[in-house]
Amino acid sequence: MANIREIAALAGVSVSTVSRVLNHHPYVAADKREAVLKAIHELQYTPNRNAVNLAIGATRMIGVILPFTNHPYYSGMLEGISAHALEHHYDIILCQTNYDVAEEERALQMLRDKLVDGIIVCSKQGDWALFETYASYGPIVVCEYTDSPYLSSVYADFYKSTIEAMNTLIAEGHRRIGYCLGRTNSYNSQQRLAAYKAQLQSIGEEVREEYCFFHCYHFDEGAEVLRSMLAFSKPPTALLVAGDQAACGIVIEAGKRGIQVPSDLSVIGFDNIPIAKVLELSTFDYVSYDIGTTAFDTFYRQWEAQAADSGPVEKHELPCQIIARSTVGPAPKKQ
Amino acid sequence: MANIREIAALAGVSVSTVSRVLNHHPYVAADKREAVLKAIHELQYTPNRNAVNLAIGATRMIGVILPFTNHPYYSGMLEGISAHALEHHYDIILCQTNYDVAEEERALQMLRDKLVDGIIVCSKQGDWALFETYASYGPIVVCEYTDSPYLSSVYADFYKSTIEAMNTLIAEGHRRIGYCLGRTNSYNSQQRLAAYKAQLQSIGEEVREEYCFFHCYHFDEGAEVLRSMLAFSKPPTALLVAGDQAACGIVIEAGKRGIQVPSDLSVIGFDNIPIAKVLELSTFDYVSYDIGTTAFDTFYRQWEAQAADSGPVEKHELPCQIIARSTVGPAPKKQ
DNA sequence: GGTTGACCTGAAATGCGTTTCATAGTTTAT
DNA sequence: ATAAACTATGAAACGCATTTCAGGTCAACC
Repeated sequence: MANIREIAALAGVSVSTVSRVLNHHPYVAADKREAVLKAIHELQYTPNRNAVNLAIGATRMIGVILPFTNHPYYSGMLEGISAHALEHHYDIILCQTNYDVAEEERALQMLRDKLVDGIIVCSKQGDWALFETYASYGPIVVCEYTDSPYLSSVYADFYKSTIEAMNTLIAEGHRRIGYCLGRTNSYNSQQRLAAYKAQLQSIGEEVREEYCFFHCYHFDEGAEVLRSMLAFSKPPTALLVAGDQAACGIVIEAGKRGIQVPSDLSVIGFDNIPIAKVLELSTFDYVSYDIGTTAFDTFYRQWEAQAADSGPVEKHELPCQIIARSTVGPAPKKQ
Repeated sequence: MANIREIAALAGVSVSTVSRVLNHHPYVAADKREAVLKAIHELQYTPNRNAVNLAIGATRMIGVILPFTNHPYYSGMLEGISAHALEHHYDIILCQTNYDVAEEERALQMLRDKLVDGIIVCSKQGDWALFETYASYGPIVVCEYTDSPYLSSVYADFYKSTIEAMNTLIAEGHRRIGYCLGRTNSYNSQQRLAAYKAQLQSIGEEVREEYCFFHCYHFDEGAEVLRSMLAFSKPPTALLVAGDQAACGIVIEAGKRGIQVPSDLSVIGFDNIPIAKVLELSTFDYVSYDIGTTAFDTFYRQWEAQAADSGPVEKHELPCQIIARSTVGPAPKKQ
């Protein structure tokens, strides 16, 4: 592989001139430019990206931290990030963590070690303090709410949307409402749970432990929830489900077990994944794609603005609309 | 940010000694090692990865070329690659192409430009020649069959599995069999189509254009296929579907339209995605995850073996087993 | 006693492109 | 006519870590 010095020698100019041609600087005479281009073509030269990165102190790469990709919530976000990264000629380094904090830290170190210009955190397990520690090395954008003054944040208001979902069900006369969530300890889950409890309280219903299901991510986990409900003497008449995959699992399993949706059981999902439409699932249009694009744009502004120091942190709340389809109906009369 | 020279100065040693400590070389006196470690700790030093990459001529990064991530086939593959990459301390650069050949080439250039040590191609649009051009710069592993002597290949025999699927349907008495595919021009699709036609011929059935549906990737595209079949005077009694997402869309839509599966219509999918289990879809266990892990391992062996030159290309055929569930049944009696 | 080999260390070269600075020839403005 | 402002170019420094090479010490073995 040829390097810039060989090009300079072949073209009969200095390396500075070659570099100028490469970077479209003005002040290069037409004939020398021609000579350089000819030499580049002859030797099939392309700059070594590592040398460029080292010299300019930037890589046009961004690290994306997420637990896994085989879930529409994250792959949607990734699509969004990817789309806007492409536009700005950025590449993505994927840091799949499986919610392992050590992996999260390893990803953050890439920022410190100059391997990436910034970090987007789709979901995390570690404390905010961990992420704040690395914020001085470059922009970090988190796809979750945080009031940290060091971290940018792009999020939807899950408290608000959960209230809305609950009110929708309550308006249909439901009182025995269950909730299916993913993790117990995330900020998002806690917000949702708080809203759930608040609205139950507002109609004078107590919170029943057995109506709250956790670790519901996938289709079969949703199906499992429905099966376990069969044993209840007083099963919920409505379920709020934090992810469409689990919600679809519930709806499909209900169909198999002869439970009519929505006349026996109402279901509201979250995410609006493609299959939700096919199954006519009522859900929330949490466009994870938009979260992704906004997160990238936020990073990019911060990066560009960091002329002297670091650009200002941004906070963006994205809307999250309910999509009424066919899985919500009035509560059954006799209970 | 401190650099290695500052560490050397603070510890009172040469940069070589610091480098030795950093890289766990033997032959460093205990007291000097201590001094270096102390200096590193004091100045919070970590090596600049770009400088390391430039010096050693490798990056421990691998480029993954795929059209999009929000499809279980690809996100599964990505999970597999990711898992084994993690084990070997490799990071992944995601090159999402949307089947744009220009983007594919941009990704390949990262190999030439020393940004990645190798490339895994999950699916591509460009000619093999394009990829072969870049093979001299490092290992390229393709998740698709190719006899190119320059490219490693990890694949399942789709011809064989399509034959098996056809025979399963034929054994149940089906004669009007339709096929839903993704792209028309990929090698995989062509193999499948060839097997489909061969088996139709073997039972003396002609190939009907209107029984072949293309661009079936997603749930709603599957639903659309079913809806369009409603207009047929003689609809197929069985469908082979190249992806589970489309197959699930078909099954769900059939349920809505009062078409019984499998008594009115048999369906065989492909991929064995999670929802296939919930819907009891008969399918093929094309474990894209395993393709991913095998692809990474293949890359890694080639990379390790390239001591002098480039390691030998490998070809791996992975098994692909049929999973009988509940969407295949005997052909309807009266037609 | 002398040779061999293991252990330890640093100067300098290397990987490669960017950028600053100094120099010099040309215009343009005054 | 002369200062000011461009245009053009190369040498050298810089970003930073790795690696080779040469030199030196010390113990062990013949």
